[in-house]
Amino acid sequence: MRFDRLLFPKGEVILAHVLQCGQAFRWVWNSNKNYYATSMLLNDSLGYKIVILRQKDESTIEYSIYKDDSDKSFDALRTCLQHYLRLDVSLEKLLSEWSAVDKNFVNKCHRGVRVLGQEPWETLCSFICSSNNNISRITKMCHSLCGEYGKEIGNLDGISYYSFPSSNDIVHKASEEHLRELGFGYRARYIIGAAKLMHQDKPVSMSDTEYIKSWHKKLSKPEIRERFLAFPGVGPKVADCVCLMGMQMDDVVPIDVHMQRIAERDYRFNATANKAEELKERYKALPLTRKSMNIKLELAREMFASKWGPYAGWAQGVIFAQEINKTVGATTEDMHLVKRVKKEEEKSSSATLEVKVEGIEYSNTGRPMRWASKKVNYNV
DNA sequence: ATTCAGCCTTATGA
DNA sequence: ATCATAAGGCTGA
Repeated sequence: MRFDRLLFPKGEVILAHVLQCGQAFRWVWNSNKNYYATSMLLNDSLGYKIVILRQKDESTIEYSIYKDDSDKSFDALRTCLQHYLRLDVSLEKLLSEWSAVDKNFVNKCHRGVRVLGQEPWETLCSFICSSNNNISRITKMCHSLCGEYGKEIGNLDGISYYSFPSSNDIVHKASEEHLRELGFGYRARYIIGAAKLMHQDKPVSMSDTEYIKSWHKKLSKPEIRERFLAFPGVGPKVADCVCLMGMQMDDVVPIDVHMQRIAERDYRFNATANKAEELKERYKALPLTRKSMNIKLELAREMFASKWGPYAGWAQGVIFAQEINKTVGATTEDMHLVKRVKKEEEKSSSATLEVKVEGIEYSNTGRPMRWASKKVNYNV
């Protein structure tokens, strides 16, 4: 089996961080053979292939294609991965820039956390599934979508991989009832509605991805956001996730409950009436497609964007990973340990401690399983 | 214009 | 055992 290498400066990419931080939901971790795999669209002529990634060291990733060693496919995959992992962007450089204006980046930032460049249609569907939901279940739902309505690409180590279904696939094969049976809950209606809207708007000659990406030629960035907001099940947070991870709009900062908390707690953010009025005026110039908006969240979003600059969305990824890695990815016993140690720390009042926490493997059944332990910093 | 209950389902903790 | 709550929100009243 052929493996080629991607080289980058130390710490630019850490697969365990990038692929498991809640932006991509279809990577399958094989703990026995130590690789990540997923189905990936290489290009129009080659179509979907099973792609295998493994971290060799801090500056090397090895990639492979299941049952395909051809130069043509490897060239295409290399191009794909360079875009998918956004290797044109230097994280180290960004970290030093953020450190200069924001002390929260000094000394305690997560390394190797990058924003991915994903397929917009897949990103849209994935994040419609993410509302009021957890990563384990979102993963399961994304795999269900592919398994039920996608095309089988192959079977590697006992796991079948499928293409991500197009809006056309979903419109013709899926139903709200079926999706509900698969465990989508109220999001079933959103997925069907989004696929229908997409199918009806899109020229038949274009793929979903081609069509969505073509918006860049005609629409401004705020207009693109509004365009996503027109889909059912898509509010500001979901739209921003798609803009950031599916459209390379690197300055967009999605605001969820965690970022809201961080804004108030770590950045002393509070919305002023002045800024609220100014923002509302600006939104009036847009063809608004949303029913309502929470102006406080919108202002926090802009505060972060102006503080962190053109790659503010990437900064959010780092800050977010630091925040949730305190709890997410940990098993019950580990969290008991964390709580116990935290109590001890409160008594002795020292600054930081390090706790070993188990990571989580997401199989294609969506069931979280344990994998090799990793160390995380736990800030008290 | 803004706020807020309700929504599907699963896992965890009391 | 059973129940409440939260999980990277959106919708409609």
